[in-house]
Amino acid sequence: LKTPLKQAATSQLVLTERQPDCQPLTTPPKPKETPPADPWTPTSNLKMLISAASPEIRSREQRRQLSDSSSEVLQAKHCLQEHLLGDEYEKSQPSRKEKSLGLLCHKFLARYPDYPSASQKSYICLDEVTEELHVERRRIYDIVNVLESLHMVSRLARNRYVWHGRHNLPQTLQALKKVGEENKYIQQIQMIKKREYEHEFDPDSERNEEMASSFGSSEQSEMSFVELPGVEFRAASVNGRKYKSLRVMSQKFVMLFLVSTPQIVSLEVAAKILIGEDQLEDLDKSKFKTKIRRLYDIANVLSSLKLIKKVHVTEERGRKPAFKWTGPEVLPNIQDTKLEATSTVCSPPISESISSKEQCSKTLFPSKGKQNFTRHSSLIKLVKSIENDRRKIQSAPTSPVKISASTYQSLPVFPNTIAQFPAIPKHQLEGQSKTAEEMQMKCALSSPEAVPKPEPSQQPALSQPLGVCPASHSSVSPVILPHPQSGVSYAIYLHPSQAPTVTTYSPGFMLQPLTCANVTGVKSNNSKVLNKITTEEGDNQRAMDEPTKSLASEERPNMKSETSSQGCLKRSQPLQENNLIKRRRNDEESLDTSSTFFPSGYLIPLTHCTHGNKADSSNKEKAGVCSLQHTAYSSPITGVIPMPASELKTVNIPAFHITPLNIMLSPNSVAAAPVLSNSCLNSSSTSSAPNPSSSALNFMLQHIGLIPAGVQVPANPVLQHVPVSSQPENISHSSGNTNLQEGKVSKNTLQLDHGGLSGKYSAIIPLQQPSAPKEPQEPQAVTENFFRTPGGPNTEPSLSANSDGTERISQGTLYIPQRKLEVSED
DNA sequence: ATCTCCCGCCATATG
DNA sequence: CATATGGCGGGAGAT
Repeated sequence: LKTPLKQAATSQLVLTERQPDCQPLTTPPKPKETPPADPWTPTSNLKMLISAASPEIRSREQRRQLSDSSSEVLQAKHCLQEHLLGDEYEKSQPSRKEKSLGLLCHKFLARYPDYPSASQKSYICLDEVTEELHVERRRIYDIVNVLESLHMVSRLARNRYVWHGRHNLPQTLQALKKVGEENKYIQQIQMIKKREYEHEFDPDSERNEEMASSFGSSEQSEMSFVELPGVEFRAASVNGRKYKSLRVMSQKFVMLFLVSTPQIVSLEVAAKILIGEDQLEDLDKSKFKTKIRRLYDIANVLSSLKLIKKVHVTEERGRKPAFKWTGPEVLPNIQDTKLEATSTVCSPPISESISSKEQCSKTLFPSKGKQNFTRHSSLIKLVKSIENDRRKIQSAPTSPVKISASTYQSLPVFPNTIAQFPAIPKHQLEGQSKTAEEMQMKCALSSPEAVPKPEPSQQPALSQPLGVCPASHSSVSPVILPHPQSGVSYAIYLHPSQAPTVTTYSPGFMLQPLTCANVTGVKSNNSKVLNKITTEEGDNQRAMDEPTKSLASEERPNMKSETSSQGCLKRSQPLQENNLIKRRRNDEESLDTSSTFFPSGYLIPLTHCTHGNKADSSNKEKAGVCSLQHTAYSSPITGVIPMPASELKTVNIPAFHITPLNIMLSPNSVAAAPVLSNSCLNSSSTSSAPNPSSSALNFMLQHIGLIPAGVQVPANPVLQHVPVSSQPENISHSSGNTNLQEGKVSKNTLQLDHGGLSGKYSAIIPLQQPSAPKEPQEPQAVTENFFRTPGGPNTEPSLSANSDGTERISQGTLYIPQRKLEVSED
């Protein structure tokens, strides 16, 4: 009972407290006083803590504190001891660390239960807190503000807040994620990275200018606050204006995590996005700095909440501070209609005449009317850039812009009022505080699961929250593939077991390296994959991240000479693609089973697939317009769809031959490809409610379509002919045989065997390691091999092709890029 | 030197 | 008007 507490108390509380006490009094802390007596001195706080929390909670809290802040605490402790023992000569200064916001936040949080029961409704009196914690008021505001942004507390009145604990977290995060998606943060991130890359690569090309201008700051610069039904901002006034950054900034910051694929966000990127990001580089030097400072503040409290943790991303340009999301995964918004009704996006009132409530939600995401739409600056800019790109490259019959626009309109609308709040679905409510204490338990165990989501054919045994795609263990994980030419990104949802394969093969990889290179999509793409493969949380672990340069020029004969020229690259692609596609088609038709590639993901034009435009997409699919519209690819199950792993595994997707050297397809060839007209298609599109089988089907279909798209066919990705004969329903759940997982990886060959639809396809992917482990990695940095399986040692792929040696394969071979970018923990 | 980020001035909002 | 809030950025400790 006391042991743990003591620990915590002694280590941090003691230190921190003592100092403040003395300082104000001008009495320099006396070494003698502090050291010995201290163990209990902090008792006051301790008592507070104890009284504040129920025994159960208390112990949990203690435990938790011990475990996660242990390092921190210990460190501090050590410092302290050091100080006390070592430099007696000097008043043991609390050392900056001991005053850190993070520590303070821990103390603050310790005072309240994570999941307060209805009965223990606790209020927070700032005066008390400041006094007890011995901090300046200002600091408390920092903490409270971000807690507020997560709806863990809400303000009642001056000096008064209510503590909600983490009950609202699931909803909040979900809402944030959604908003983040709508904000197109993914694209923005891509943009930034891309720009970044181009910058260093080609500092003064005009291209940069364009890029810069094309990138939209969008409404993000506008203030907006995402609210939850039960937690509206009290004091309309507060809601009213000024709540400028912190709160909002915090939300946006979180959004970035929820939205980005490897859930890692570097401060730099975050800052840029959070700033309007319109101004040119140098102008905001100062602004940028400030932003970073703020982000650190926010990050500190988020860290205390254990929602994120600090990591370092090592890129070619050095080590950058970043944070990784470690909080609960957010459920996919499969049923977000309901959720939508529960969250509100608020923007600062523009004109007094309009009620703030009305303003809420209207501003940020206009739902109706093109005029509104037009106002969406980010979109506009995005569109602009896309068009530009397009024009430059190749004109396409259909402008994705338009499509995205229209689609956009169909996006879920936010309610203008909170009136709908009562409409909160029961299951969602469950996780809420009001409902009760039983839930408390549940929540305590794992927030994500606290909010049960009716899953079609969910398997009871699933231990992981579905739909949540924790980098390390989800069944489906998104990967972003930038569409270099259009500026549109696509997401591929991969199954862990297949991830490596896909990544390797991913067209993005093949092409991107030269254009956006590792900086952009490729980066995240790979990282994602790595993410899963890698262990994490270890001491030497490392999250993974960006692949190094995907394919070095040396590795790719064809491109060799053009490595540095984008233009050339682009131009040359089509040709290669053309050839490829032809071959491919032939192969497909002949159903060559030997050396086929098993694509393992499906593409989703993120631009408009933010989420379920069910009707929209399905209709289009039905109409068979797929060939002309990106939208067609967004299936009902678009987004992160929780799908039992088995489903994915078993889906037998028509294989494509992989010809490493020419994975590129030309728009033309693609277009020429037979449009998918399978019966399957219809069936799948018809059902708006994704059921396992349809999901699988969709998955497959998208996958197919994905290839061309990912390949950067600028124009219209088309569904290709699908050599699938069986019905979706036939998908067998048989196996879960992902070779990777089962360690079936044979030597240098990766075999993918799928019993799906036809059960006759299998893919054998020869693995190869990058020719030379270039770039001496930082000692600390861990370079991981792509195919490194969780359990076993790295596979040492060899170039020698494989078994059935398809010429193609042997000729090219897939390269497994070494990661250049890693994430390391501190 | 760079990364972190504490401190507290001071403009605003609130009551 | 007195306070409560909370931008903001200097500048110093940590690495």
